Amino acid sequence: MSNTTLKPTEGEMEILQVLWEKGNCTVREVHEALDKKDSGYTTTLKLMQIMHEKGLVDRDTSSKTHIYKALVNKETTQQHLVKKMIDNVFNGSAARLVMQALGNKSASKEEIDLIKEYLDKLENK
Amino acid sequence: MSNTTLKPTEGEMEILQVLWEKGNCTVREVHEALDKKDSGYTTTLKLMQIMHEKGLVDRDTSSKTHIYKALVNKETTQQHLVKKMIDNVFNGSAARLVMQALGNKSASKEEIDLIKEYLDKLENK
DNA sequence: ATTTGAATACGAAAAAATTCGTACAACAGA
DNA sequence: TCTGTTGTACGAATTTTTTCGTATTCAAAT
Repeated sequence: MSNTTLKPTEGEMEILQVLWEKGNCTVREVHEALDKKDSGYTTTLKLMQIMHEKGLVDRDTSSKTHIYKALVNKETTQQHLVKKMIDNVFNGSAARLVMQALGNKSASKEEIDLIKEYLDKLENK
Repeated sequence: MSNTTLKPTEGEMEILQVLWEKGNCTVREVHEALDKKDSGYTTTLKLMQIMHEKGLVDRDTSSKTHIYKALVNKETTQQHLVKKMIDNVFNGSAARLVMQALGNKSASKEEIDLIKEYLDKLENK
């Protein structure tokens, strides 16, 4: 996979998230899901067309309203972005990123337990 | 703190990391630390000047060679970027970010233990 | 059949981020 | 002093990303 493909822009990421979440979508569905009052429909359209050129998404143009779907793998893309952030923001330390992420109120008790479980599994490998 | 201040660009982040790491630096020191063969000295200089305008860094101009230091807080900035990534890439789930970060070979056994410890502390609060 | 609404295509403007060329100032060493 | 080196200032070019205006097409409803 090409390098640019793995580094979607911020706008592209927002769209990818919708596509990963919902599966197949029309441009309008994506645009609505983003509910950006600040930018227009054609902006989303254009972005998705560019994403198609880049190979980030596939589309079915057999009917008038085109149906888009993500072509890039969610986990791979996330992995790549996380790795980049670890390097770029946390000086290479995954642990520091993790702690920063958890020091956040956004992590609930359930989430924390989930992570502990995951760590155990990871360690017993 | 202004919003733009909390969202340094990628290039700015690289510089901030050096400043956080080393404390006070000249432009040349930063430039060298980045060891980007691809971009010139004046590029780094310009970036740092812009960062100064934005209030990301402070500088001592009393001698010919200016000394820069980070003005924004490391933890706060990291926090902000992580939060953004959780939203933008992981649909709001900190846990998923964490797992993605750890599913990486970049996390060593030591790091994992460190995190477990941290989680325990977090939970017992 | 005509109109209307919703969709795509596409060029181009605007905005944001990066890069560099060049001018000029300060200082150190011959 | 003159000369070379190292630094800053700063405008401008480039590149990347985002945004939008407008033309055109298609299909459904009147």
